[in-house]
Amino acid sequence: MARHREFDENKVLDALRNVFWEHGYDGTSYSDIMKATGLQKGSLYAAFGDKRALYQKALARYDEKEVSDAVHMLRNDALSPEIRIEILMTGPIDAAQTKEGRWGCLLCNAAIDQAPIDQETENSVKGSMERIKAALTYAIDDEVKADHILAAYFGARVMVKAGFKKERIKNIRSQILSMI
Amino acid sequence: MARHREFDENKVLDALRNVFWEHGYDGTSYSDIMKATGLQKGSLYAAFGDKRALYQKALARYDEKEVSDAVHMLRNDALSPEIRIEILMTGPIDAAQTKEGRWGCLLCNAAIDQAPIDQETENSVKGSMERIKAALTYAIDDEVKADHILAAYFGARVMVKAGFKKERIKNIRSQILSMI
DNA sequence: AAGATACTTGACCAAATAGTCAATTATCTT
DNA sequence: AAGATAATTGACTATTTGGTCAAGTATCTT
Repeated sequence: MARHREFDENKVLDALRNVFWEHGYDGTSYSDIMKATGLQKGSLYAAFGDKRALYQKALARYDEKEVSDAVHMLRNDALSPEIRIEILMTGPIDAAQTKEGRWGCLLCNAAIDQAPIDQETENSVKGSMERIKAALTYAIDDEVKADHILAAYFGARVMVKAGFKKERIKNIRSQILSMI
Repeated sequence: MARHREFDENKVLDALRNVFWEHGYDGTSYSDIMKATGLQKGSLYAAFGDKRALYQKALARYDEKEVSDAVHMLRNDALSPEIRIEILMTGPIDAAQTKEGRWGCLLCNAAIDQAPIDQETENSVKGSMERIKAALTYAIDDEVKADHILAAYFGARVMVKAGFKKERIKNIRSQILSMI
């Protein structure tokens, strides 16, 4: 019937997720988005909607990929619960050593910069966080500890963003492991 | 020799801290700052400098007041270490119940939105965080646990920003208290 | 081959942005 | 009282912002 889309939707969604992940909502301008995706404004609007809608797509993409990966790992009964928690808490340690690691956790970033002023963002962020919490509860069978590990994990990601070195982040993991 | 300043510097610094605390760096425009402080642009520039300098003043103000309050409490030997940690971890629980609580922790907010792209912000944030860490270490005499409590505290503040209710934040406190 | 249809492009817009500056106003020193 | 000095004001600017739209282009169906 008509012309095809020229872009690979998956690649564009990854680019969207990355650009908002790195720079936040207010820190990302439309020209940043155009450069990251290689698309013109008109195409972005036609395909996805306005800037808020693009941000939502980025959050959804993060949930589908990064959050789902973590959730599957935490629900993998082939590994002991201790190992699963160790893998989770090693993420921020690795992040402290790479450039992309300084992007932090998109859930934390969105919680801080948009959740308090945008209901949709709050829903997305809380939804993703609750998925991780549920997987943690599945792994260790303790809701109180699950919330606590979630907090320590997010706190570690914040400390990485603040520029703390990996030795300090390791302290967080080791205390968590000696607790469970 | 010349005309006096008409504004109360302390009040202006409090207003500055509050407006950046609530809206972040990119989320705060000059007109927001003018409204919050009651000053015109020219006066703000003459007295404090450009927007980045204003942000630094806000971070310094937060360190002088909020961070110092927490540090003094943690170093107060009239209270048992357990009570001091309990008081610290009750902060986020109270925050989950008020409008201002949704502002979160300015250290976390700045860590996420400016520290990765601005060296001065990173220095300020890390400096304040290290002051709390040192006070925690003083209180419980355990560096590993101190880093861990710091992370749990920041994580709790992030979860409050994400909109979690106080019952969930209480879980974080109770796990910390059963750990020390 | 020829419409019909949808994608793509880039020029365009109004509003908001951070920052500047000359003119005005108030207070101190002498 | 008068001049010197500094704070205050608000108009001004250049740039960037998110968002729109008409014109052009590619591909499908018939």
